Amino acid sequence: MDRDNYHHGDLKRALITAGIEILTQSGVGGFSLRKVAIKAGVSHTAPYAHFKDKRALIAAIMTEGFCRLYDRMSSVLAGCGADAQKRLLEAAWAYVDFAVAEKELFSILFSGILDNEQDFPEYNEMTHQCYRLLSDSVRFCQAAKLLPPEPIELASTRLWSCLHGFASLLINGQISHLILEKQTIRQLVKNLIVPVTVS
Amino acid sequence: MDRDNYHHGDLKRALITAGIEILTQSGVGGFSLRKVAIKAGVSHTAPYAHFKDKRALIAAIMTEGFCRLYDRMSSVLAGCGADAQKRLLEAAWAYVDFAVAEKELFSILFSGILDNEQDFPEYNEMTHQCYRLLSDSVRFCQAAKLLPPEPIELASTRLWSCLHGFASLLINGQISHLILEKQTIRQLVKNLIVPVTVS
DNA sequence: ACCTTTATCTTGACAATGTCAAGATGATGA
DNA sequence: TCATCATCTTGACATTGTCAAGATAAAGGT
Repeated sequence: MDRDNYHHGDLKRALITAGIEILTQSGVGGFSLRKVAIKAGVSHTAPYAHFKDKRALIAAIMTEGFCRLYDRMSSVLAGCGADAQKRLLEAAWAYVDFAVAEKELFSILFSGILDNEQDFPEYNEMTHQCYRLLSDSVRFCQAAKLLPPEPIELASTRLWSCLHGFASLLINGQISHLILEKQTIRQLVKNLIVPVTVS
Repeated sequence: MDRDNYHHGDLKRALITAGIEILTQSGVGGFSLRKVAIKAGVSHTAPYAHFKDKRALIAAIMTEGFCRLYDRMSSVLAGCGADAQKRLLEAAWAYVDFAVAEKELFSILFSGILDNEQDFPEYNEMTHQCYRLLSDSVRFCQAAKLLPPEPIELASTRLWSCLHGFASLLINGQISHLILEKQTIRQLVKNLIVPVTVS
């Protein structure tokens, strides 16, 4: 206990960021509640004042992860103008780029560590916002007659599936036989999106 | 120790199947080396005679998982005749159907638990065989002029990404807003494949 | 100002787990 | 037959998630 104050100030947030740091450094395997607590400078049971259990902390970290993904995508979209095709491509690229840049964090988001995620409403809310960002881009393309007027959920699911699958395989090293420079990946994403969007 | 023989016979395989059983019953969270050992009827350190550590057992389980996926897909393909389009659709359907039917096992395969999977050559071999099954179907479609003669890796990666992403989102409950009956899913898969293959 | 309440944090404990070390068991082959 | 070696067991240890009990301090009413 080398802290000046007995109380921390904003331990909840400190635990989330400490957790993310540990994840990005040591990967999923090196993650433990106690290490997170130590990194945040508190005792090993301090987190229980803010999180019901380890699952709750992981849920918070995942929520933060989806939040960052959302921010990245929406900020890219904000600088995109009204070109529907471009908006779709840039959103897709932002998704994959985020997965590569924040590999460990992204891995967590879809690792299945957190089963029964419906227990955490904020988490659900955040994932739905991310989905809505993609589906809005699709809707926009449909409105611009760039996509046929099929049910929006169909086209959106198709897009998200492609994107997510590509990102997953990429960070899992399962398509490492392809050259993995940034420009190459961007080209792949374009190649991935086009047939989905102009079918 | 209620076993008749001191030696087990084929403990290695017994551990793999016991591990898979535990996974399908209790999920990833309920999985532990000791439980697997107990389920196989041996002491908690017996597995170390056959696997270097927990990671090695998980690698073996994942290899077995990919093996079953391969078997499922190739047996479906065997009863498909020479219709290239049908072969592609059925292979894709087999992939997704496997993911849903063996949810927990499939989850493991892409959960990222096993980092540095390149340490396990048999595992790598098996994943490549699965990939080859898909890419062969694509190649067959190209030969039948159902697909344009683009580089095979491009088209294959696109297909695999869609498939894998769809399956991942499905078992993660991230597209649960869509009705998830078998027929619905099959329709979704078809919808998913068509634009990828006839672009 | 004082006391009570409540949120926050610590110390200490326990069971479960992964892993190592040392020894027991029995199959294999010289 | 006996030595060797793979296989399996018992026992131990550090790490981990979690609970219980208590310490600390901030907030608020009197």
